[in-house]
Amino acid sequence: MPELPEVETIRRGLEKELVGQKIVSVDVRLPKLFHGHAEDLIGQTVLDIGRRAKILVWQLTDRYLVIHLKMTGQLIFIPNDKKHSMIVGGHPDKEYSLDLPHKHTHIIIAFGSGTLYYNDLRRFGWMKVCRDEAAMKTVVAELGPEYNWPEFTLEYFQTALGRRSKTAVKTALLDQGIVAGLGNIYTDEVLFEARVLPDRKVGSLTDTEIAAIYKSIPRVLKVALEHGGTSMKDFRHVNGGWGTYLTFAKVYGRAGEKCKVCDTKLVSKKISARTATFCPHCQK
DNA sequence: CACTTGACCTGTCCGC
DNA sequence: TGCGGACAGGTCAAGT
Repeated sequence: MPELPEVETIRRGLEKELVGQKIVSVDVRLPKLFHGHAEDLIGQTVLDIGRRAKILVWQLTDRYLVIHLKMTGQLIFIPNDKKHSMIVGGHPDKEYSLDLPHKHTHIIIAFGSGTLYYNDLRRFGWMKVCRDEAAMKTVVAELGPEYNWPEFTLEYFQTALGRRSKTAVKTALLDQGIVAGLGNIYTDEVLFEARVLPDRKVGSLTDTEIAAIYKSIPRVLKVALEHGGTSMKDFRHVNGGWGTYLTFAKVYGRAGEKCKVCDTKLVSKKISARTATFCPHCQK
C-alpha cells in the first residue's frame, strides 16, 4: 500500500500522538506478523518516531520497533477520550465509523492516552522488535538514499542507474536500493512528469532524460505529501482520515481516460508484473 | 550475474 | 445470484 508520502503522513500522525507515551500492553493476535518478544515493549516510552523509505522506526527507551505496512497495513490510533469510534475523514463533510478491533486487526498496542490498532487485510506487513541500534540498522541496510538527502545527487542517481542498463526505467525506480520510497503510484507519476515511457531501458536514456526523472522525484513526492498521500481502498491516516493526492494524479489509475495535458487516451501495460500507466503521446 | 516470475494473503470487481 | 479469473499500494525467494 503505502509509499513514501503515505508512510511519512502516518509517521507525522504517530509522532503527534505517541512521543512521550508509555506502552501499557501489547496484544498480538496474529503472531506471524510480529517478530521478537512483545513483552519487551511493555513499559517502554516512545522517544522518537522515524521513517526510512516505507519503513517506520520507533525509538523506545531500550528497544527499537520497526514496522512495514506493505500493501494494506494500517495504524489507527483511538484516543481514550473518544467515547465512540466515529472518525472524521479527510473530507470535511464526511465521517465514517471505524469499529476497532475488527477481523483484520492483528496487533493492538495500548498507551496511557489511547490505543493503536494494526490492521492488515492482506497480512503482508510486519513489526519487528530490535534490541539495539545495530539490529535496527540491519533491517534498513540495503536501502538507497531518501529523495531529500544531500547524497541523493544527480551524479549518484546516474551512477546507481548505470548498473541497471537493461532494466525498464520503471523497474529501476521501484528498486529501493537506488532511491528509497517510490512505489507503483509515484513511479508512474514521476515518469509522466519527466515525459519518459516506463518501459524504456535505463541504458537508452539520455542525460537530459535522467536529469528530468531526477528532478521529478522530489517534485511529485512533495505534492503528494502536501495532500496527505494517496488513499485507494485501504490507506488511512492515523486518525482514520484519508489522503487526497489521487485527484491530482496525472496517470496512475487513469488507464483509458484522457491525458490531462494532451487528451490522448492513457494506456497501461505490465512491466515486471506491475501495471504501468502512461501517456503514449506525452511520454517518449 | 541480471532480470523476471511466483508466492505471500484477502477482498473486490467484472464478465459470463 | 453465483462462479471463475484478474487485479490491488510491496518485497522476497526461486527460477530462467
